[in-house]
Amino acid sequence: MEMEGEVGVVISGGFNAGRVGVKCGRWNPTTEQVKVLMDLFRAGLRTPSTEQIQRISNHLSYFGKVESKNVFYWFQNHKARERHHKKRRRGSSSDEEAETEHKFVISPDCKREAKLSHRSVLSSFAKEEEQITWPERTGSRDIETLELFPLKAYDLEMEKIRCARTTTEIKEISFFDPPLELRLSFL
Amino acid sequence: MEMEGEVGVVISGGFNAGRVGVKCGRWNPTTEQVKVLMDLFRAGLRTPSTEQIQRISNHLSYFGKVESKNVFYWFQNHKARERHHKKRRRGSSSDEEAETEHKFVISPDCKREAKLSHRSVLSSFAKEEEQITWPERTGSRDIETLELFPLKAYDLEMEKIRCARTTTEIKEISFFDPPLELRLSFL
DNA sequence: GGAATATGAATGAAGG
DNA sequence: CCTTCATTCATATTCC
Repeated sequence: MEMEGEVGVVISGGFNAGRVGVKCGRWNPTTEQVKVLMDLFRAGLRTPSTEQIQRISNHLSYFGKVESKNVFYWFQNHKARERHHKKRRRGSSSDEEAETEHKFVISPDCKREAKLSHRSVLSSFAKEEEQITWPERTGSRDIETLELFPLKAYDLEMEKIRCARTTTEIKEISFFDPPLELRLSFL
Repeated sequence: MEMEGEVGVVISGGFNAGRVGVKCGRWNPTTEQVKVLMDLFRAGLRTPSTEQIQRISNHLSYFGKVESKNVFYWFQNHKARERHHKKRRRGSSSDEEAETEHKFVISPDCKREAKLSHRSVLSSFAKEEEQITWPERTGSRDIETLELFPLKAYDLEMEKIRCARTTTEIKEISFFDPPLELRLSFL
């Protein structure tokens, strides 16, 4: 059951299904590989560095085919899903999966949960031509009224864009009506 | 185990047909949009300026809903991930670590000679083949000298970063009218 | 076997 | 620019 390997080139029909591109059989970790990864995760490793990924991948390759990206994705997914599952728990904030974080000094992952949704950079990017509702993840703790003025030149530049598009949309943007044909001379 | 090979999700037919992301949570580029963006990228465009972003966005809007920030992010991500093509090929045969340690190969207590501040995490893996499906090579028209005229503050900011690593590759193609015809014969 | 679930893979979006 | 988070898709596995 652990001899997975390439199951063949299965090009699914999802040509446009967003993030297509899975053309090969995906990596299926063996039990030993999963065990190692689990141990590392339980040890507190969340976002391994490049060298760590290399080492882990190297080590896991002993048990079967594996690439660095697999290790990377594994940690990303595992962390994200562990967190997502935690939301189902009730109170008890003391709940911590990696309580053995100090067992192995792998990497001092500073847990900075300061998720300040400062969209100051791209706040002016919106408003193309219709009401764009920002996909708010939180919806409550995000206060957009905090940024009262652009602080960086970047923002100033973006402001210009917004101004130009909202006021006079008759710039020399497009001379030709956009036909089906693609003429990349609009640059 | 008996994979059908075809998941039945045949969504061929125009724009984001079959697109399940109706939630509109985030932008999901259509095939045509991706094609345009990819062609531009392949043509050498790496960091479009604000005007470029505007025009590209405006052009892409014909194929579907798109905002300027989407174009901006797309180039950022694509460029960054294209760069992560570092070969993670690693000879695991001559690895003493893979044989001596089966538990933790990270660094239990003494193996840390160089501590990277866990900044580079995603720079070790790479896709097997990034060449997705773009059949039109158009003769590898890699026009690196496609960079735009860095006149804006945003470009200047980017220029500062770019200047630190590469030589000043500033060049102005035209200041009067943006000719920059990318004859991408993919029509 | 098909639905439900688990999980690898991809990428948009954002922070710094 | 680099790093990380979030969301989604696709597929392997499990359950019924």
